[in-house]
Amino acid sequence: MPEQKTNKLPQSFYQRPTLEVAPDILGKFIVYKAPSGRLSARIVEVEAYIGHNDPACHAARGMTKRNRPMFGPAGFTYIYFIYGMYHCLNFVTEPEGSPAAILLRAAEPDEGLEIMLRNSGKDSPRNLLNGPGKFCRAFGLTAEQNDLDLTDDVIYIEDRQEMIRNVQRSQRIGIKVGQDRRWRFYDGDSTAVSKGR
DNA sequence: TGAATGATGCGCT
DNA sequence: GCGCATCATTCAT
Repeated sequence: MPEQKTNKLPQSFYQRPTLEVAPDILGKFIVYKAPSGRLSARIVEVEAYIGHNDPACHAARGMTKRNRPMFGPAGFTYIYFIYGMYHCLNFVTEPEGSPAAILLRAAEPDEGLEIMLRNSGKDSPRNLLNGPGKFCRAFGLTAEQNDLDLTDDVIYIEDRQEMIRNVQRSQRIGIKVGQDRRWRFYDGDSTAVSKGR
């Protein structure tokens, strides 16, 4: 038997303080077994949204139908619809009852490039996954993949033992409140991070 | 290369 | 009705 080099992250990875999980996710691989085939990408940019005291967090004003997954156990997807045309993928963190999640903002294509290009209507991998809306469009993720268990076999994160040499940190992008918190983490050596404003 | 703007629909007040 | 964890396009420099 060859040595197992890729491992699906367990629930215990997600069920930790969000600001510990967020930088740890960089360099891991998001895998989605789509109906059209297996897709994967190397995560290079994320943002943390944490609970009642974070005004930018969807859960800041209590539980609603939309943000319910954030209040559930760690290790589930939270996908929401925004601006009338885009979806964004989050990973729920912290124990049940502590609403928090990590937004996937950018990644580098790995497996299934042709499917991603087709989903996005592009002919080049340039700027394919460098934004939360663009990532979900390329992966074909919608509300149907909301609240899925990341320890199941449909969508999960793999650890391929890759190190990030240059973890950077900044303000979060695209929000009007909570700018004092520098909860955006990204791979400073990657050219695939989002553009910001 | 950067600023401004329109697209587009749902959840929440 | 309003605002939104976005993006592609347009226009100005």
